[in-house]
Amino acid sequence: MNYTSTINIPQFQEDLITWFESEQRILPWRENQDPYRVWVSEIMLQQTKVDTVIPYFQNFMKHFPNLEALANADQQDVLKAWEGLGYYSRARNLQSAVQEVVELYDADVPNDPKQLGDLKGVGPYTKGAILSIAFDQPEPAVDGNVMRVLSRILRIEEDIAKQKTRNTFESVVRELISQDNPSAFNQGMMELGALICTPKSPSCLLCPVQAHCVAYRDGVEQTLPIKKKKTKKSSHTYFALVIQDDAGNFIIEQRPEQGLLAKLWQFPMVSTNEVDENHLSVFIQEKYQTDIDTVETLEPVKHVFSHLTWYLHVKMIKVRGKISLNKNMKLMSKSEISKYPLPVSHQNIYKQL
DNA sequence: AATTCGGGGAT
DNA sequence: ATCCCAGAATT
Repeated sequence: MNYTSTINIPQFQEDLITWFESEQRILPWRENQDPYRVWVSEIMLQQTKVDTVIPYFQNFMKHFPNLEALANADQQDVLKAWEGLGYYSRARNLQSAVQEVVELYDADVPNDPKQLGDLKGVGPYTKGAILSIAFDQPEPAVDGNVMRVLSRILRIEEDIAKQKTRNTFESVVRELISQDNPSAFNQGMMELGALICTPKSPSCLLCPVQAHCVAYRDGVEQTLPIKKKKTKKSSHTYFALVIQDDAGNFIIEQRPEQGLLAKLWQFPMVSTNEVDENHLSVFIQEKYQTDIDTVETLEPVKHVFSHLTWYLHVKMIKVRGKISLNKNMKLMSKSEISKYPLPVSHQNIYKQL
């Protein structure tokens, strides 16, 4: 199937790029072509809206203005700068990859597709985005916007939820992309998806490439892209334990190195599958080898992740005397806690103190 | 190929 | 409530 056989490619490129040059948003990572800034922005923008990223990007650049600064930073400080942005493996992989660039490539972000794609956290999209935006190479950068826009323009009715479908769009982009200005072409496709060719009720009357759009011609733009629905998410219920000793300090524990919210810190949690409300006091006495003074119920916290939901029953427990702590736990004051990266759900617990 | 990884804003 | 966002890594 040759999707691009009927489109006037030079005219399409000109219409798209002209629109992008005049209508693009002013964004901090568009100030220059610094590959490091482009890289950081692309990682932050994965599955994350522009408006959410802007303040994080500004703060991140203030703390880690270049490759060396990020390479030499404390990982906990990097996670703290990422706090609230989600998908925290992005931050750990980015720092790890930056350290690799400093060591292997003398602190120059490689412009070779193979070397770039081998870096941690740099997948097919991010590789193409860096190559085109920072290095002006005509490589495809296929994200959700591009698949939506092109599925409409070319009326491509494949399931964009399938990983393989991205290959279809990559080969289409290789045929369409401007050799003269691949950066504006790729960014223009994404900008168009964000501003005009939106998921619901696209602004076709304002679209600079409406004349090229098969879906608009056929009146089926609302039915595209095709995307299979995902499965329902599971729910998990925990007690979140705000344990305060007689000196006023709280127990905070670090989550494991892998998995959900890896290496972030939280108030101790115990699944309601392991202990019920009636035995909670005994459980705490045994686990922390301490005497309980008072138990108070705080406001429950519900937190929705992309693939599961947490229901947290928050208990404020005041204890007396010495506390037995595991290796991954610390006793710290309220102000000390704010220096550690916490998941948003536990920030909401913290706010209640 | 399917699942795991966060969080927020739009609808 | 549901969708989806400048996706990648893991299983």
